[in-house]
Amino acid sequence: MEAFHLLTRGGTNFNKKKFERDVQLFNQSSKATAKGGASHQDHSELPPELDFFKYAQGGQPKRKGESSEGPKAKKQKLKESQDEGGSDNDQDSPAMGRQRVTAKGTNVPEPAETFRSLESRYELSSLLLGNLEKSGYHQPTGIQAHGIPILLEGRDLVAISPTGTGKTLSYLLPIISALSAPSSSSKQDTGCGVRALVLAPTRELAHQIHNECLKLAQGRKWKIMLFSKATANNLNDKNVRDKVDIVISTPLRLVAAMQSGSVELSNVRHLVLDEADRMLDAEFLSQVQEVIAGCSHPNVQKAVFSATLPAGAEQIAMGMLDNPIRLVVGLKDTPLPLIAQSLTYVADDASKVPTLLQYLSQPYNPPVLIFVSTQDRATSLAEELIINGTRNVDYLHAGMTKKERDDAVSRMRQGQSWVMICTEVMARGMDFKGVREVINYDFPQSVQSYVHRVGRTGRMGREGKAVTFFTNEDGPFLKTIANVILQSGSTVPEWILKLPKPSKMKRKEMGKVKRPETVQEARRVGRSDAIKKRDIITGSKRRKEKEKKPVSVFSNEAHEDSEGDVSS
DNA sequence: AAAAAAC
Repeated sequence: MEAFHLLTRGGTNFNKKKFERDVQLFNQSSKATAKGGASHQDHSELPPELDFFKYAQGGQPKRKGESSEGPKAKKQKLKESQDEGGSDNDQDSPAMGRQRVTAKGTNVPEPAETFRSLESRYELSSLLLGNLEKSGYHQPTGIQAHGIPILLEGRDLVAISPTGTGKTLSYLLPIISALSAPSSSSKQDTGCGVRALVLAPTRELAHQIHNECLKLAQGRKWKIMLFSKATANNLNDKNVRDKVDIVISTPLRLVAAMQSGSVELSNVRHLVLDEADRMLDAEFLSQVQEVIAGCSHPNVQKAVFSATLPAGAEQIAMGMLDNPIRLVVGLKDTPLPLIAQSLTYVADDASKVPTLLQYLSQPYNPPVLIFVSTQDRATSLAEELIINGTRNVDYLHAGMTKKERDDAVSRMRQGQSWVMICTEVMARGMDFKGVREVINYDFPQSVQSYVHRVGRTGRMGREGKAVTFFTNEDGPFLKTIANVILQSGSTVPEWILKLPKPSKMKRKEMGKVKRPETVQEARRVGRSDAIKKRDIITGSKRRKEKEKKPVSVFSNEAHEDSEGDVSS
């Protein structure tokens, strides 16, 4: 209840002591099935997924009992790892290697079987190889094996690889290698401004990339800068400005810096757009174009990375690149098969809370990431859960202060949050190794959103689980998402696949149906009987739904071609 | 199709 008061005041400073106590409980774990509801299946120790440090050291995640450390030592280590980005890595999973890789373009370099093979081929420094080793990278993933040689040869690249397959390293390693290459022409220009630039759509992601970059560049004296309000001032100092080698930033931040004249991009040789489709959509495009225009050096290597790349975005990307190679790992716009996905029918918005509470009252693997559609709904759902006795509830959206956001992320990284409610901010790129369950409390608004959200789990070859709630109002995109789920190897109720593809008119119409601003409002508005009548579609129940549910909303539309069209 | 995010 204490936490609730804090929440209603708009603060996110959860009672740390309470959390610590809970974390201890958690460590003992056999007692962790407290009345609040959270429990997990490993009854011997901290769930391996939460033991971030073990991954950093390259241990096998699946095997328990392997850890030689007691909970105390672990806790200490977790503390030390606070604020360290999602930089722990574990690449030993055999599941990583099996994805099909296709490359299109001229003179495509041979993939690298091992990191070490790059040493002779591209004069990769032993220092960098050592840093790789230290960071727990042992065997390149598909995107790394194919992408790194391409970038090391200075080629432009469009890289499409599923969530959690190691895209970040794929572009950071070549940048770091190029910056340290003795023969590099950019060497003599050292001190004349930024040489490499990485753009990402959210601060949290930029922060995470920065951490990763710092780890790989250990032992170098480069200045690697994460742009933010705080660092903007430093840039006024010419000495600082000219010494920056690598910049990681969100677009608007960088554009602001450019306009104030506090950053010089004319020496940039490497430009990367992470989450490229997001960076190239309407809201970011002009900013990104401005940045690209600012990189005035005649020889800028450009690369774009994402798990999803709709045709429109790809076309824009291709227009920016010079004789690029296009790499696709696995299936485009599709979640990893390792993620077990399901759909849950919840009638209307008012029925979501009870459904979620029931879900959380059963054993699950914390932390679970819950996506909602608006900031208000994030805070009000957090309140609802806390009122109802759910423990270690946390939330994160972009309406919070930077500090609040940073704190929430670090609580997440430390395993203090069991239930993290968030908006779309967290959907892309964030690498929380411990997340094994994602719940789409509010239906995702695009295939891309769906793919990225559920991609917060199942990272680096580990298994994951994703549940998506849908209401009568979510009809228009239900079938599309169902097809995505099907394509990635999970099953969906048959009746959903038989739904007609809604026409544009219908979609427009449906779009006008307004979702209550907050979950409280939803409950007030909702029929009281709807709350009791919660139907969860699982297994055999699905069949029943098949006859009943679709009629009301989904079926009275002219049947168009109902072919499964997965890409938007 | 629309909210979120970017400052």
